[in-house]
Amino acid sequence: MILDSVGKHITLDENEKELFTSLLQYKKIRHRQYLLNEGEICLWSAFVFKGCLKGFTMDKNGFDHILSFAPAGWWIADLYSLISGKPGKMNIEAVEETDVFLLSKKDQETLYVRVPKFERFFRIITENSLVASQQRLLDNLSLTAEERYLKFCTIYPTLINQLPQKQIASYIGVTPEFFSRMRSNLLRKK
Amino acid sequence: MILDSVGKHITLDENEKELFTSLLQYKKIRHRQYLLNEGEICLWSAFVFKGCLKGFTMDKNGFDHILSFAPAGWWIADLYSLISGKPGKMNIEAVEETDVFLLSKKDQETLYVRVPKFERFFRIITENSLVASQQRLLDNLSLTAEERYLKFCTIYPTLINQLPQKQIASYIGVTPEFFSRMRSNLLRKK
DNA sequence: CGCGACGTTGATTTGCCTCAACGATTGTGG
DNA sequence: CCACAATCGTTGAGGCAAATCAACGTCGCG
Repeated sequence: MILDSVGKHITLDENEKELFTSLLQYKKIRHRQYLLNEGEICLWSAFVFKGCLKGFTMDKNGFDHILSFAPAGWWIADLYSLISGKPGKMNIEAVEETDVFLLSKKDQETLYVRVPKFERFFRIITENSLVASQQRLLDNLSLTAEERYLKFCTIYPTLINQLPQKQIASYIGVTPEFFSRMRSNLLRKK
Repeated sequence: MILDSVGKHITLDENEKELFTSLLQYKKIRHRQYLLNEGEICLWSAFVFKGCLKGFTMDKNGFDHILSFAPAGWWIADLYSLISGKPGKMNIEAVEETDVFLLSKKDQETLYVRVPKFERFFRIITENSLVASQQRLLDNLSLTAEERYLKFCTIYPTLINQLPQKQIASYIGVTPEFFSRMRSNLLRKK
């Protein structure tokens, strides 16, 4: 549940819990439905309760690049757009039937004022995301596609079998064709 | 000055300013001197007052990968190590004579308790870093080396002439040899 | 001066991409 | 419930961006 997730980093009393949950808006997103489209202004942060979302952008040649997967228990948003208030380039789409809680930017600001502990909570969440993002950047600079794939398997063991290969390929940064070859090479080795 | 930088995101009264500055430790780092070595536990965040630092890691083949430059006005740390308390893989080195203020992890926690506004400040700083890190990841997935170089030039115009080419090559993710060729191609074009 | 780091250039190799063709699977409307 | 389209995964042939390895000139600096 979402309060458990928050509870890992800050301690809330009953009133604070109630305030927090009262600001959340429940939403069900069907498979392949978009929660956010490129060009829109991102006005909320989404907590994935069940299912899985992906955040991706399209480059000038029409290719997708998946920036992040958000399985159950994770937050996702187009942070650039959320912070700047400008239209973003990110799409957020459900890779399966997904339930989320939305926290609007306005309510998030309210929360910061009324329960400053939430500044701490989101600082910690953001720090962890930054560490992960830097590590992934480093992996892209120093590992081969094969090594990145193996790492992906250890980080998201549950996603491997429920996700089309195409999307894993996009995440690790290779074409679906190359990904297919790479995978059959790995299978042959073992 | 460092208080101007903080003042862009939060408003402090005189006592708070004094508390904050009293926790900072001034340090001068000479060219090529290390502020942090791979394998050490990172116990502080550093604010660059003058000069420039770089954060980099070495891969298993002995190649450097520059994760970030920190010119004047920027913060730098091995966030992974700082958060987890474990030894990190990052090196932080001065690319020229540099003056920094160090804020120890312990004092940073003190600051969070005594002046909760600093939670907000570091949340915002971290959010901005995350946006930048994600954008760079995206650039590495979707742009050619040449495009990344041109982008680097617009983002760090001042660094281009004061940094060895080797280091720019490392930042954008190519070998020094390829970088040299690429640059002479660009010059020929114009 | 002489050493070590840097930048350049050439020849060759390689990891990954592109384009194209083809089955297998999934989904959809009639 | 079937027919057909769309998407997905696989495989082959060929191409290109960038890496590798090596040689050489240059510069800053102890």
